[in-house]
Order: sequence, then structure tokens, then C-alpha cells
Amino acid sequence: MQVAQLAGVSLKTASRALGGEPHIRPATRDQVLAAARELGYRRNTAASLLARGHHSDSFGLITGDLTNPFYSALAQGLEDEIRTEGLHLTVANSRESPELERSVAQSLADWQTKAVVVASAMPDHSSYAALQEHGIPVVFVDRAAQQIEADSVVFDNAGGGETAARHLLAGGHRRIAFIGDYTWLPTYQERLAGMAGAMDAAGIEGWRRWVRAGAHDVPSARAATAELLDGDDPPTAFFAGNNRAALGVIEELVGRSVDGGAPAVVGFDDFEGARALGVTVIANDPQEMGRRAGRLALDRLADRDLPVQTVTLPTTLVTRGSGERPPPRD
Amino acid sequence: MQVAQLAGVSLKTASRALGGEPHIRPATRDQVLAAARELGYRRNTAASLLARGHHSDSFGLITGDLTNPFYSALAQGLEDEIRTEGLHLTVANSRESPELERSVAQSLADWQTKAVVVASAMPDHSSYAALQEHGIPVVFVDRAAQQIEADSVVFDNAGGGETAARHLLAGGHRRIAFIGDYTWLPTYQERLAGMAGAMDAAGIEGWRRWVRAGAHDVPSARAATAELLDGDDPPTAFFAGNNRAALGVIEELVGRSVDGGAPAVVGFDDFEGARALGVTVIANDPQEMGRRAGRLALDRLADRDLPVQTVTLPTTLVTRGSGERPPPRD
DNA sequence: ATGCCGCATGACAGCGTTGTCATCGCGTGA
DNA sequence: TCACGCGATGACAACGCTGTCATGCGGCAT
Repeated sequence: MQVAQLAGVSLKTASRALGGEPHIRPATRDQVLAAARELGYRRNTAASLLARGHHSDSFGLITGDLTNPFYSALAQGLEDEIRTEGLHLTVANSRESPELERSVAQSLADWQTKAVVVASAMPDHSSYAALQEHGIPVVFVDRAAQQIEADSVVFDNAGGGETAARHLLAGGHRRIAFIGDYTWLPTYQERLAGMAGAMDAAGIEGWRRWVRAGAHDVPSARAATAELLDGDDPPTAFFAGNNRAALGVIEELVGRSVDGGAPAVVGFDDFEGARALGVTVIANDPQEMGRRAGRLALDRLADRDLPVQTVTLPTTLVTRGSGERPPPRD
Repeated sequence: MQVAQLAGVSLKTASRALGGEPHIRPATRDQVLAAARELGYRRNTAASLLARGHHSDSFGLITGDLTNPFYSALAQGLEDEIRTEGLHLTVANSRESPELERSVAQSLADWQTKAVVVASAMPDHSSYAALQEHGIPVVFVDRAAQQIEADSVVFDNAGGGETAARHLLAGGHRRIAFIGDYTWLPTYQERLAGMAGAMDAAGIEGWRRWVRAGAHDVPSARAATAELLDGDDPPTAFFAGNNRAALGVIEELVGRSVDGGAPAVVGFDDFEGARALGVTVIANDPQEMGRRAGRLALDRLADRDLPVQTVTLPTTLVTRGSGERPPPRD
């Protein structure tokens, strides 16, 4: 190593100085550091990791689309959390495709990330067991682990769904639509289940005729909204199952004036612009979700035998007007 | 290597099979791959990189805040681009702080990323020369390289600023405010300069009294907007210098009814919800920015001696109503 | 004054993989 | 049939760093 030569010390001593190890005289350390600075030395990660028997210094995050602010907030929270331990975050995109997710996960595994955090697009997560067997903690976010023993961080989807429906019911609505994401998503199922609890408890019948799914992006949510509004028996309120769906519903409503006043809208997930748009939402904190996931993974890295945990984060009703619009008088 | 043993071949042959190298009989390869699968073998990245003399398999991206959809879209575009070459993306957050940016860049350099893409919070980028000297391409995005020879990808900020101002002027506005980001940002300066060109050409005098800066987030933009509206001589139109500023202006306007009609608003950067809110914007494509930056870095990786390029991406005026509101009659 | 202890330092091996070069065997053309 | 060539395979070193262990030195207690 050139640095050691310039500093006039042995390789090992230089390594000690650069690595911040003890058992080195301050004067010697400074000498080495000065030499390193002068030569513009950068330690070779690969060699360092190899020698220490480690594999990687970064966590992998797999999401469906970083463009969705929900995921990017999650990524930010995760990054914040692991940076405290000097770790990096590598992001990968599954585009909500199970095949792509598998390949991306494989790739992260090949490159031996220290841990993987995933918002999975798969119904069955047993294939992640391979990673676990290699000592790579896997934490499932937003969508809980299925068919596998693994940590998860999720929102109280059922509770949020119930709160949303109750809120609309309390406002006098009876014809309440649900514009949900893909049906295979646990988040879809749980939010709908929560709504079902409230609707059934209120004695509403036949409400499922206003349930629509597949609203994973704005256009599809708009389309579903339009279809319902143009139907025989239009709903007086909408419960949008995610941030994209809420935007889609709102966009569609903005474009038309509905006889007897605009339908009420409650969205799941808070989103930028919801305040300006006056959209009532079931708010959650994806950034916190990222932080918690990071923490779980770090803890498991420190002690593999920790019991498996599922952390459920709360949701809060934030009223901003759209959810408080009354139904039109018949 | 266990795999080699199980497959009954030499270490090198196993390496060839796993690495997809030529000069290996298909039958032998399959045998090795089968053995690898059985043992759940994963190649050790660190060792592989070390042996090949490479350093890393990922690009680093430094932004101010992944939570800002502008940056996350950029990140997504960059990831899409480099994944085609089997590379990963590591994200890091500078929180728009030069000190943090320096430390984060240092850390990426220590861990030897293949290339760095940065939306820098620094006025002077000469410290990035150290990375370049180590053969790490550095590409500046959104904010062009300063005091350093490096590739950049930026938007046509001056053009966009001019277009925005012209649009409002054409609508009959004379008292036009600019709610800009931090003054030290080149994007601030260029957008304002573009506006200045249009204002001066139109013979408007004293318009700079409606220029405000520091609107890097929604609350500060709201505050600036409120201050202007509550002043003696409120503007009849706002040009918001970034997506957060636009949201702040809109939020503030939503909360009040201004005598003689709401002020017009044009924002810079398109944003989710702009359509629903009916906000006229100077739209740009951060995802494309990410892709182009990735391409520049990849190209430079292939040939260090490529001439330094600055790619300027276009902006487009998208009218949605807020920018077309006329000024109140005096 | 002597011996012991602990800290600073250095020599050396080894981390898991791939590049280099040598070897081997088989097929081809004369 | 023999020489030649080329593809398949293997032995071995090297990548740059850190862990282990040995060595040397000075201070402290007796």
C-alpha cells in the first residue's frame, strides 16, 4: 500500500489508522491519515469486506414503483434509519410484477445485500426463505409476509377501512363505493374487510355492488369512478383504497358537476396535494414504516434468533372537507 | 468451493459455469449449475469484484430529499437506465446540506461506487474532482456542474421561466410574483432570469418587489404567498419556482377568497395532483433526466475521454386553468 | 534493579473469486 | 497414420485488505 510507504509504517498499521482501530499512537495515526489524504487514497470496499468476511454494506429495498410517493417516503425512512449504522440503501423496482420481483430479489441476493426490505407483489413469499437461510433478514412492508416466517411492518388496514366507512356512514351516506387496488393485495382485502365490518354493522345491504378493484393508478381509478357515476344507481360517497385511487376519484369528480352536489370522498394514504385539494384521508406514515422496517432488519442482523414480529402502525382520520360533504337530499 | 467438489470439477471450471464464461461444455455447465442450486450457492460479490479488479456494481445517487417526487422520479429513471446493464442504484440523502452532501459523497467514494449522479446542494463542485481522478464519473443533474469539468443534465430553466412569465403577461397580468427556491440554486437564478427577460421585454418596471425566495418547502411558500397577498400592493399572479412552491401558493389561495377573483398561478415542475387542482405548469420530465444522466455516466465509464456534455431538456407549458385566470378589473 | 505487563507495531496468511497460462484430448487434413 | 489446432479443463497466483500472532519497548510495582 502506497500510503503505508509514504507514512513510513507497515501495511497493518496503516490499515489500523484508516480503519479507526485502537492500539495505535495518535501521532502515527495522523501521519497515516495525512499520507492518505495526500495520495487521495480510497480503501477498496470489496477487499475490505472480503477480508472481514462480510459480504456487503447495504440493504436492498424492493418496491413496485419509486415514483409513487408512498414508496419513496418509505425508502427515505429506511435510508435514514440504516445510515445511522453506516449502511447504504440500494433500491430496486419490481413494477409490481412477481417475475421481475423474483429476478430482482435474486440479483440482490447474488450481490449479497445485508438485508432485504420488500413491498412484495407476490401472493406467496416462500421463495424468500432462500435468502433467510443465507442469513439475510427479510422484512416485508405494507404487505405482510405470507407462507413464511418473517418480520413485517404493516398499517392497520382493517381499522382504517372501518374508520373510513363509519365516517361516511355517520355523514348520512348509504350508497358508498370502494375504489380499491388489485384484489390480490392484502391491503385491498383488509381495507375492504374493515369497510365491510362497518357497513354490515350499519345494516347496509347490497353495498358490494359499488365495489371496484384494479385501481392501481390514476387512470384506472378515474375509469372506475366514471363507470359508477354513469351507472343507474350512482354512489353518494367514495372510499378510495390508496393514494392513486383517491387522486383518480378526485380528478374525475373535478371534471363533472353531479346533480345534487358532489359525492363525498375519503382516501386511504395521505398524499401531497390532499391538503390543497381538501381531501379527507385515512393518513398513515410510510416514512415511519421504512424506519421500523430498517430497525427490525438491523435487530435481526444482530441476533438471528429474535422472535418474528409483525409491527402494525396506526392510521388516523384527517378531515379536510371532501369526506364531510353530505349526501344529496332525495 | 463446495460447488466445484459436488460437481466434480475444478474451482475454475465451476467459476466459468457460474460466470457464464465460454470454453465450457454445456453438460459440464449444467452439472455445476445443478450443484450450485442444490447447495443454494451464492457467489461472493466482494471476492468477485476484488478478483476482477472492479470496485462496485452500483451507481450512487445523491439528492436532497427522496420524498420530493421530483427526485424520486429522477431516481426511478436512473435505476431503469442502469439496470439494463445489470447495475444497481444506491441512494443517499444530503438534506440539501453541503456538509452532509460532502460526507455522503465521501462515503460513496469510500465504498467505491462505479459512478455518482448528484443533484448538488453545493455552489462549488470542485471537490468532486477527487472522484473523477479516481475514475468515477460524476454527473450533475438539475443543477449544472460548477467550477468543474463534468457532465450535466438540466432543464431549460430560463426558457421555462420566460414562457411562464410571457403566459401570464399575455393573460393581462402586470403584477406578477415569483415564489422561488433558495437563491443560491442555479435553478432559482435561471428561472428568475428567464422571467426577467420577459418582464423587461414587456416594459414592466419594479416587478422585483414581488420576488420572494427560500420557498423550498410548502410552508415557506405559503408564508411568502400570504405575505404578498396581505401587502399593500398584492400581485394578481404567481409564478411558483418549483413543485413545493406551487403547492404552497395553491394551499394559501385555497384558504382565502381574494377580492376580485383569485390570482393566477403557474408552477414550474409538473406534479401529481396538479391536474386535479387545475394548476397550469411548466412541465418537465425528471424521469427522463435520470435516464439521460445514467446514460452519460455509462458512456463515460466506457470511454473516459468523451467530451464533457451538458444536456438541456425541454420544458412545456401545460395549461390547466390556474394560469389562465385574468387579473381583476381595477 | 528486576521482572512483568500492556500497548504499539509488524510479518504473514487467508478471505473467495477470476485471470493467466499450461495441459490434455480429440478431430481434421494431408 | 501423424501433425497440428482448437476447445475444454485445471493449477496457481493475485486482487487489497484485515485477523492473528509474534515481537519489542517502556513503565510500574516490588
